[in-house]
Amino acid sequence: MSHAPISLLLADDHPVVRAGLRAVLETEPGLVVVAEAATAEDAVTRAAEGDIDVVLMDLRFGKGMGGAEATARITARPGAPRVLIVTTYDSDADILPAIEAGATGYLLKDAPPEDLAAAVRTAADGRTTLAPTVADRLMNRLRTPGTALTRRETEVLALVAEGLSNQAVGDRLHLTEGTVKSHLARIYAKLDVDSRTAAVAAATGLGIIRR
Amino acid sequence: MSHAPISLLLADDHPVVRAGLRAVLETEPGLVVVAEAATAEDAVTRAAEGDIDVVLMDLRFGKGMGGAEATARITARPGAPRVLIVTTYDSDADILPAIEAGATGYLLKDAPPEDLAAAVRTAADGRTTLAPTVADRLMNRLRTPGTALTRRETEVLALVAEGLSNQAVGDRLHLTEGTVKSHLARIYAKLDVDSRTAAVAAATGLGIIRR
DNA sequence: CGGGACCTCCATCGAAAGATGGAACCCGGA
DNA sequence: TCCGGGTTCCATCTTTCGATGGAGGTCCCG
Repeated sequence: MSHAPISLLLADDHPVVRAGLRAVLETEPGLVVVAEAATAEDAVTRAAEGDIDVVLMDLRFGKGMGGAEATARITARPGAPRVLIVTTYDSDADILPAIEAGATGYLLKDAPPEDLAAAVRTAADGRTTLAPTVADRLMNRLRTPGTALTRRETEVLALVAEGLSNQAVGDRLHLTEGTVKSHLARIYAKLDVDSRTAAVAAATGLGIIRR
Repeated sequence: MSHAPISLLLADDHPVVRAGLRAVLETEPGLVVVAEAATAEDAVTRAAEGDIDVVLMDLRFGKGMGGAEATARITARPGAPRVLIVTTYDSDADILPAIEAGATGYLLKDAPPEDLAAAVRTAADGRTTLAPTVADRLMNRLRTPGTALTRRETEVLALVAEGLSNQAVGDRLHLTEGTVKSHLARIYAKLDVDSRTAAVAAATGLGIIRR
């Protein structure tokens, strides 16, 4: 089954993490790191050049595009490589966009090296590996559909958490203030709270939005 | 000047990061990684056994003791090694306790390898290296002492962050709603914001309140 | 083809929250 | 002793929120 080695692209803005991934993965037979990218933009460019089987993608980069958007751009092309998310963040706000963008797997950086290598092989095969924490979150989301916030609601709440007024949120998302209020009313109902600050506190506790 | 190599202990709960630090530092002449620790407790124990010149310490570990406390325990002993913080977090709430605990330097994980090696040598020498972001924060804190919230103000803001209304905060602290408003008005002025959610966001970012 | 989510927008009304400009008290230090 | 910072309280006025109860639209799926 295993003939040609699996070619990897490491996309992470931390040199130390790239070196660590390289060190961990290159000791594995059949895995070869052929490129690194320090920005999401570079990752998209390099992935488009071909020759990559699996991209290990961080979600947050210091500047510019995020990992989720980069993932979407990479997977949009025909014959695109698989994208395996490797990050430290496990809130809904991070996980859902990444999965929607077409990520093949989602691992946390505290994963042991064996799991990492196994996940890379699974990803190269087109199958999914999820970190236990991530899997838990997704299961909870399926079990309690009433509580789950929709994509738009999460987006609104994230901006509210940054201290924006309804009007300001509307401007940012190109909505009327009334629409923002509608979303918030539904959010309050789902989270069983009755004010924006309470909603932010509840959502933070549930990991729906990131700290 | 440089005779014996500098012995290093890597304390980080991420295997990938430990591997990355090792890879980056061992290519440097005169630096030798002699031990690793995956928990803060282990780091304290290993540091006490001697033979370590510099500990590279992460601040947050999945479980148990944090990096700041571990730093305090390590530096408390006579003839203790230097502790260089290497982490991804740069909020006041992370920085200040670490420095108070006796850390010799504070770097962020996105630092280039050269800076890292240079900081290790500086630390071994007993001198301080601070990441630019960290230095900025400390300078700002010294320049604007008016920004500091009083004990009462912090208390009020913490309850607001939990989602309580002004009236509810007043009840909790045995104050009238008017008094709570007074405190909040002063808090807004100090943080340069104009709403409760913005104040919570700002204070969270500055590490004034926890979560 | 229908539901059924989801997203968008509307209007009105009462309730909080925020702005403003005070005032009084206590306490510790110059 | 007086001063300043912190804490508590007050009243008024404006703005923003939140509650309520719709309504029309898209899109996907059975």
